[in-house]
Parts: sequence; C-alpha cells; structure tokens
Amino acid sequence: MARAAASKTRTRIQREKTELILTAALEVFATYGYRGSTIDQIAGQAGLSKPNLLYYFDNKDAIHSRLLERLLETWLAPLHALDENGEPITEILAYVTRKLEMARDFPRESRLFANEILQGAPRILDQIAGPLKTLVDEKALIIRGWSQQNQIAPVDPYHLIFSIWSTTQHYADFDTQVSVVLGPRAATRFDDAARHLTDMFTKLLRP
Amino acid sequence: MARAAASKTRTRIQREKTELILTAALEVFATYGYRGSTIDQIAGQAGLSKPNLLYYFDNKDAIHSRLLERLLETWLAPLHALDENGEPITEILAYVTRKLEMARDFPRESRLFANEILQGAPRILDQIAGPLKTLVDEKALIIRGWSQQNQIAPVDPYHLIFSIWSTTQHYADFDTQVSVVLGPRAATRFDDAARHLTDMFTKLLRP
Amino acid sequence: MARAAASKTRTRIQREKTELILTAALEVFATYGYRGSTIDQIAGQAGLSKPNLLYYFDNKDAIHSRLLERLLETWLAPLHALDENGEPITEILAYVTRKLEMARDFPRESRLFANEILQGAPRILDQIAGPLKTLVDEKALIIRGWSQQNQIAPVDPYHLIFSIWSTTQHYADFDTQVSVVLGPRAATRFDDAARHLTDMFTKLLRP
Amino acid sequence: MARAAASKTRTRIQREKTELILTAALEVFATYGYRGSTIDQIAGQAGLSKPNLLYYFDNKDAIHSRLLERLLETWLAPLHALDENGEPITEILAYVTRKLEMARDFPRESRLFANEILQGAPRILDQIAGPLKTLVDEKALIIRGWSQQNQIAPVDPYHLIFSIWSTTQHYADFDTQVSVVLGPRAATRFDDAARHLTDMFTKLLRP
DNA sequence: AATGAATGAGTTTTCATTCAT
DNA sequence: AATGAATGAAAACTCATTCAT
Repeated sequence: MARAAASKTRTRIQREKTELILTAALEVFATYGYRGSTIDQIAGQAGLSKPNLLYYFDNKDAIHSRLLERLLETWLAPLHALDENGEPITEILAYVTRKLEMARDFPRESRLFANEILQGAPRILDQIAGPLKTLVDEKALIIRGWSQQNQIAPVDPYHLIFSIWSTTQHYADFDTQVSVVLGPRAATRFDDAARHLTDMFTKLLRP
Repeated sequence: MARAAASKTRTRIQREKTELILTAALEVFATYGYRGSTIDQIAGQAGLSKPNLLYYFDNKDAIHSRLLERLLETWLAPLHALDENGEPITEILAYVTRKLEMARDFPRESRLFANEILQGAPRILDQIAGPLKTLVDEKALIIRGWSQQNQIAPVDPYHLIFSIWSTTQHYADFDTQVSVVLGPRAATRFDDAARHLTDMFTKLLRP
Repeated sequence: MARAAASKTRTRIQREKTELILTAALEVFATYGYRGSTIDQIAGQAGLSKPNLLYYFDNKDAIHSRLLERLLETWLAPLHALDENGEPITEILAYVTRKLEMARDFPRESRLFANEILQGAPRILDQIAGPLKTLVDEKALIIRGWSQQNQIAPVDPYHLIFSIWSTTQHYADFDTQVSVVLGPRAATRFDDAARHLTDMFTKLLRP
Repeated sequence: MARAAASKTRTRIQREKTELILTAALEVFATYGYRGSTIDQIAGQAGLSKPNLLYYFDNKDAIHSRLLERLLETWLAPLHALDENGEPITEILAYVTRKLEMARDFPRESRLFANEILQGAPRILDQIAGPLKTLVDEKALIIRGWSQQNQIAPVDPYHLIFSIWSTTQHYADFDTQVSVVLGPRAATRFDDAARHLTDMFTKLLRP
C-alpha cells in the first residue's frame, strides 16, 4: 500500500535508491536480457537486499518497463534535434555523429533496446508504434523535402534513417564482435567509424 | 550414454528428428533468447515430448550450441564468396545483396546470432576470434588491395564490412521496428532496401 | 509373456547373458548401492542395450534380488563348513581364514551385502531371519558345546561370530580406508590380517 | 548469493534451522544413502518446505558434505583420547569401550560413514588420506612403542585398530542383522558386546 | 533376441514474489 | 525502510520402464 512507487511525494533517499536500482538493472538487463537476468543479480549489483529492491519497484517487470520508458526519450533525442532549418547535409551528418556518440557513451542503453526489439518488442511496441513512428514520419518528411528541393541527392528517407541507426548502433550492440575482429585496432574504433560513416553518408547525400 | 546423439551411425528417424528439433529450437531461441526459451517450448514446437527431445540432445545447451555451430558456416558463406578476381564494385555489391537476401530468407538465424553477440558471445567467442576473424582479415586485405590500386575509392575495409553487416542484418534483427515504422510500405521493404543500399555502397566505393 | 525369465527351459545363450548381466550388476550395485545404480550403467557394463537387459530381467529390482538370493548361499558356505566333529580351535580358525579369503576374493559380494544390511535389509530381511539365523543358531550351539566342555575358553558364541564377520569383512567393505591408511603396506594387507586375526582368535579361544 | 549459508553472522533461527536440517538429513542419509535420499524426504523429516531447506543449504550435496565434515571430528575423538602416558592395556580397552558407546549412541553417524566408505569415499577421501591417516599413524607409533617395551603383547598396531573399528562399528552398521540374529537377546547386545570385546582384546594384548 | 524410440513420474534446482518483523 | 525467512510455480534434467519393429 505505502509503496514508494505509489506515493507522489518522493524523498531524496527514495529518488536516490530508485536511480541506484535503475542503473544496476540497466547493466544487468543489457548484458543478460530480461529472462536471463534475476532480481538477485540486480539487487546484488545495486548493493541492496532483494526485498528492499522490491520495496521500490513492484516487480521485475516494473523495473524493466521503467528503463524502457526513459530509454525512448534519450533514444529519440538525437533525431528530435534534426533541424528543418539547418543545412541539410550538415544536419544529417550531425545526427549520425550524435548517434555514434550515443553508441559510444551509452552502449548498455543501446543493447537494452536491441534486446527488446529482437524479441519482438513485447513491452514497447506501443512506444514504437506511437511516439517513435510519429517522430520518424515527421523527420522523414523533412528529409524528403530536402531531397525534392535537390538540397540532397534523392534518397528514401526511411531507409536512410535505418542505415544511420544500424551502422551506429552496431558499435554498441555488436561491440564484442567488433572488438575481436579489429583486435588492437579496436582502440580507435569510434574515431575510425566516425570518419568512415561521415564519408559514406556524405557521398550518399551530396546532390 | 547410449544417447542417440552419441552414436555414430544415424538412422533416418534420428536425422529427421534432429532436424525437426533444430528447426523448432531455432524458432524459439531466435524469438526468446537462450534463457527465455524453455525445453518445453521447443519440444512443443517440435511436437515431441520433453524427454523424447532430450533423447536426441543431451541438454538445452547442446541444442543451442549445435545451432550456433551450423550457423557460422551459413553466416560466413556470403563473405567467402567475395572473389578477389572479380570486378571490385560488382563483387562488393553482390555481397551486400547476398547478405540482404539472407536477412530476408533467414531472419531467425540472424536473430539467433544477434542474441548471442549482444550477450557477449559467451558460447561462440572462439568461433568469432577464430574462423570469423580469419575470414574477415583475409577479405579485408583484398578490399584494401582494390583500394590501393584505385579500383575502388579509399575506404577502411573493416568498417565497410561492419556497415554492410549492420545495414543488412538490421532488416532481420529489427524487423519489428522496421515494419511498424514503415507501416504499409513494409511490404516492399527488402526491395526498397536493396535499392537504397546498392545506391549507398555504389556511391561510397566509386573511385 | 515370452520373457526369458519366465520360461523354464533355458538356452545356453540365455544362461550366458543372464550371468553376464549379473556380473555387471554386481560390480555396479556393489559400488554405487541400489538407488545409486542405473540400469544404463549395468547395461553399459554388460555391453548390452537397456531394453535387451530388460528382456532377461523384469526390472531393476529383479536383478538385485537375484544377486542377493545367490549371495546368501555363497555367504553362508564358510559357516556351513564349520564341523562339529573337528578340532574346535582349528575349526574356528579355519572359518576365520575362509571368511578372510572371501573378503579378498569376493569383495563386491561383501559390499553388496553390506549395502543391503546398512539400509535395513529391506530386500533380504526374510533370508536373514530365516536361513541365516537358523544356521547361526545351529553353529552357536556347537560352539557353546565346545565351550561348556572346556575345549575352548568360555565365549559368547554369537558375539564371537559377529567379531569374525566384522573383522574379516572389514577388509572388503572398508578397503578404501584400509588401503589409504596402510599406504604402501596395503600390498600385504590380507596376509598381515590373516596373521593378526589368527593370533587374536587363538588367544581368545585357548582354554 | 544472499544465501543464509553464505552470510557470516548467523541469527538464532539460522542456527536452529541448520541444525534441524542436519539432524533430519543424518537420519535420512544414514538410512537410504546419498542417492537413495531425496531433498523432499529430508525436508519432510525436518518439517520444512523444500525451497526453505534450500534457503539454508545450496544443494543436496552441501548438506551431505557438511554432515561428513562434522562427522570426522566426532569420529576421531575416541582415538585422539588414547593417551601415550596411560597404562597401555587400560588405554586400549577404554578406546574399545568408547568406540562401542559411539556405535550405541550414534549409530546413524556410523552408518553415514560406512555408506561413504563403501562407495569408495568419493566425498571424503581427502579427509581419510589427511587427518585420519595422520592420527592413525601417530597412535600406531605409540602402540608399537608399548609393544616393543613389552607393555603389551606383540601386535600389528594397524590391524589392531582395524579390529577395534570393525568389531565395534558392526553393532551400529549391521544392527539390523545383529538384532534379528540375537532375537530377544538383542536387548542386552551392547553390554554383552562390551564384555566379549573387553575379554577378546585383553587376551590379545596381555604380554 | 535385440534395439531404437518414446514417455511418465520423479528429483533437483531456480526464482519471482510474499510474509513477518 | 529494511531484511531474514518462506514458498509456489516453473524449469532442467534423470531414469525405470514400455512400445514397436
């Protein structure tokens, strides 16, 4: 009844513990997937007891859902920032760069998202079909506009976006493979990737 | 001991049932991940009883491992086929096309692989570090050669390969998202993707 | 229906296979106990398939019971041979020697028996309460007679028999411990034991 | 992880339940052997639910191992007490008596040990080869000394110790048989055994 | 006789969740 | 807020036994 999650006023401690748990859960879920993660693992990672963790969240699913909710905001921010009034190629390349920086700085978020989509997005299909699709449609329209006005080469805006997503997220989601394949060269993988992707998308879009 | 899996001579039934199980397991593992899948699910999918399934495979892990073993062969075949003596751009575009066809025709294999890498490749790290890396190194050398001889534009062969992998596999691994975002346009997603990717990689590689 | 075990006429092959199975089962049961042994293990040891083994014996219990049945005959033979008309001390010492030889030559039989008694003799209580007790009572009477006629020192015949059983069987049942404790001296353990036990029972019985 | 068994500070309940479980497990393991015992049986005997029992011990083997660990201390105590400076025959007879009392008062411990050795001591071979052998070697030296100084008759100290172990433990390990054979006389079996064994070892050792 | 195939009934263990304090 | 204790439901095997050929 008096669950922390339910009360509207949060104490500082409640907020801190909630964050602590979410951070731990992100780490665990991103590595082992939802079913592969146990509450024990998350509690251990957070330095809490299992029942104490469940004092802050109703159940395992609630933690996961909260993570996914927040995720989408962060996730869509770089695309949000794509400015209709900016210089088209600059805007798109900046978007590529931001996405790649996210892969570098938030790989666990990327993997959490990948895990979820891979399994058929059982928990965030609504968000995909709602906010995400809406935003993509909106930005696709802008890109199509640029294309029609010959500011960039003709390109299918949706598949362009998919290419940006996949190439950048690859460095987070498939990092294990990337690092092994690159061997010692892996140290500079993000810089090398930035150069490569900038080159690739520049050539693609130059009218 | 006297497990079917251990005997050297396989009867027809053994071969059939083994295939049946692997097919069912691929479906289940690709959808729910290793930990998220149960032997019961796989047995159900295969139309067998659980103990009967375990008559053919020693345990859950053995099924998964067998799938991954086979997978790598199929997985590397398109890259294997990249011919040093072919016309460079044609060869690379053909590789893109083959990879995209695999994403279309074997999406479950793609997701099985993605699931495994996402979790840190606990079960196939050896294969990644061994055969896969060896093959990539070999083909990267070829691509670098083409590049140095100006047959294709200068390009980092490793990151080129990553881009090909990620953009094509995206249509299998993130199909849920792709389909939702494209809505009715999803019907032609593979053809549209082929056009888009061919365009993109052509522009990237043209000297 | 046409079970081999049920038919009265046995072919040579049937007899041979039956023996083969019993030998294998003795080995396995003696080492792992009844519950710790599996039909697979026994079949493996015998070089037969599981169903083939069960063609000769109705079930696991039947094999075990048959072993125990036979065992008792062998087991009681040395005591049977104790001759009322022999020289008392000689007779008893000869009995000790025969028992020790059995521990040396048939350790698996000894352990099978020990396992069974340890668990409360669920399967051979009848044999213990019947033939075994009858025989012991009979021989105890003889020993008591010798004792009363001063041919041997006064001794409780039952506890004498228990002492003979325990000291000799110890070398089979606790062989693991005996061998470890004796270390290199273990090689001569049966000869040393013979000397020691002969000495001990001689001193005990000398009037 | 957060298993009760792993935490260092034990609450009262933890200590009590742990004892409760070990007592129950001793009863069950001693009767049915390791493989013949189920966690269900032990939980039932202890009046706990199966998962609750597994809250205190990681698994079946952990319970068994703990029992065996403790056992050895108890088991070796009587031999430990054999005093080099005492009167030799008195010391050895006192040892016989203590061992017989243990067979009477702790028959389940005796059977647990016997079960383990019978199976080849898979779980306590180290303890046998280590502490047990060390102690036996030490005491054998003392006995040999007594023997050489003619304080007791010449005797192989190792085989003497085996005789003491086997004759006394027999009343615990083979109690089923002993009781059936003795019939009504079984009531006084430990007193009769004490008299018999005292007599036997006295005669053996008197110089 | 012999064996590949199949299964029901356990048995061990895991784990999310709840209870009591 | 926090935690030790407890549990039901599931999941991964195991194994004696039967079936079909």
